[in-house]
Formats: sequence, C-alpha cells, structure tokens
Amino acid sequence: MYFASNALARVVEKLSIDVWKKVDLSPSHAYLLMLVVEEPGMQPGSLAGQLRLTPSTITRLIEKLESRKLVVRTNEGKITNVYPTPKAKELFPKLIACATEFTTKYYAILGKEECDKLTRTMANMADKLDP
Amino acid sequence: MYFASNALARVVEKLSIDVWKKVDLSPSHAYLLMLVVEEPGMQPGSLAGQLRLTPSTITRLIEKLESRKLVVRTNEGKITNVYPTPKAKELFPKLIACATEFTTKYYAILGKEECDKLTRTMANMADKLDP
DNA sequence: AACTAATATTTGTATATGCAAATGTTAAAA
DNA sequence: TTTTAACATTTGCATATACAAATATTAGTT
Repeated sequence: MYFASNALARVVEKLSIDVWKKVDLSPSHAYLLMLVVEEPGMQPGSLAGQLRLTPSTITRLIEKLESRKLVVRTNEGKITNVYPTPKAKELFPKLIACATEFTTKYYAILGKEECDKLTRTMANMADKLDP
Repeated sequence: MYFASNALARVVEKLSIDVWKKVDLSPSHAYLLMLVVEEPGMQPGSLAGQLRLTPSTITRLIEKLESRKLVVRTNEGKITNVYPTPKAKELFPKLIACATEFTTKYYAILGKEECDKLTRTMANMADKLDP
C-alpha cells in the first residue's frame, strides 16, 4: 500500500508536470491558480482545504505566483484574499486546456471508467484515513 | 486524479511515518533496510527498482543507514553491494512488527478487501503510466 | 475595558525526492 | 590495443512539502 500509493502519486505527478510545462507552472501552482481565477478573493486556508495541502505550503505557492504577477494578495486584518491578475485571466483557457489534456492522456492509458472509479476510491480512502 | 493520488499518498505516508517512529526510521529507510536484511548484498540499482525510487535517492537512504551502522557498503568495480550489520539483523523482527502494525491499522480503517484491491489497482496503474 | 482563547497566515527549518552532470568501470569496436 | 559506448553509482543543485513556532487579529469572558 505504501509503495503503491507513492508510486502512483509519483507517476501521476510526472505526467502532470509534463503537461503543465506548456504554461511553465507546476501542477500545484496551476491548480491553485485555476481555483483563484474561478473564485477571486479565495483565502489561503480555503485553498489549503481544496488542494489538501497545508497552509504553509499554500503561502509558498502564492508567493511564487505573486512574483510571476499571476495573483495579488490583499490583507485586511487576519484574513488574506488572493485575486487573479488580468494576466492570469488571460492564461486561464490555456490552463483548462492543460487540465483537459492531462485527463485525456490518462484516460487513454487507463480507461475512463477505471480511472474515475479509482479516483473516487482514493479520495474516499484519503478522507477516512485523515485525522 | 492528481489530487486524489497525492492526497492518498500523503495520508498513507503520515500513517506510516507514525508507525515507524518506533524504530526511529522513515518508511523508506525501513523498507530499504528490510529488503537488505532479506537479501544481503543487494545492489542500489536493484533496490531502486523494488522501491520505485531513483538511484540517487537510494544512495542517500543508504548513506543514512550506514551512518547509523545498520548497513555497510562494499565496492568492487562499478557495482556496490549493501549488507546488513548484526545490529540491523537484530532489529529485523521489530521492523516486521511495524510493517504488520501498519497493515493492521489501515485494514481496520478501510477494510482488508477494499485495501488489497486498491493496492493492486494502484500498482497496476502506476506500471501502465510509467515509461 | 483588559485578558485570554481561538483563528489565519507567515516564517524558519527540515525531509524526501528527483534530474542532470560527474565519476568510475567494464565491454565492444576499431 | 586504444577508443568508444554502455552502465552503476554518486554528487550538486533544485523542488515540493510539512511541522512547529512566530505574528497578527478578532472574539469571548470576566
């Protein structure tokens, strides 16, 4: 189980790194950016929840996207809002295209049915095992 | 798929880190060590294959185990053999116990059948996606 | 209103891993 | 036999992620 889950995560990671190289983003950066474009003003904590990453990791991801002028942060009190820049909105269709390409690729290799089922099962198990 | 596989890998990782803390080893170190005890003289390349990690990562893992006097390396020509020390052999039963505890734990949470099936499916998919 | 507790985010530091280049070694070809 | 190609391992460097502590802010209690 340990190996299988890690091995699968790594090959999937590799496949997606490859796909998102087209927009010069890592998969995590890309998914975060898509979320922010779809829901401007989203907060780090909520992003962490959606992406299943820790808040500190989210901070680091945002920092990088900010340095590339793809998002901006506004800080009011203890909450921070993350907004996409026009540059990010422009990029959005390409992001979607990458996401689609990624899905198409692994569907082709593994079969749609199997894939969807596996994805559901994995998400389910991850939930159960969580804290 | 991307999230699901990563999320599952991370929770499984966390669970196993927890289990192997008893012997003060990371899961990767522990599995590598078990392989070496079971088959003394195993070579890094072959370990990389079994563990689905890259050779460079294996080198690093071995270095650490060597510094903790759990394995020794002998180098003849271009090939390297890794042998367990007596200390490692002594530790072996505890390693097995940890592995068992790990399995028991997630069986309890997820159910044996489901788990075994998922593990097989994941391994299978990882293989298909590989290069 | 002052103090404490809860919450959101960030920062410092550590680990795991990989890639690409470097090194050292054997095998094959010229 | 010298040169070249293939191979196994290691090193240097980079990335992704997490945990724990630090910060900053709001809410609740007395």
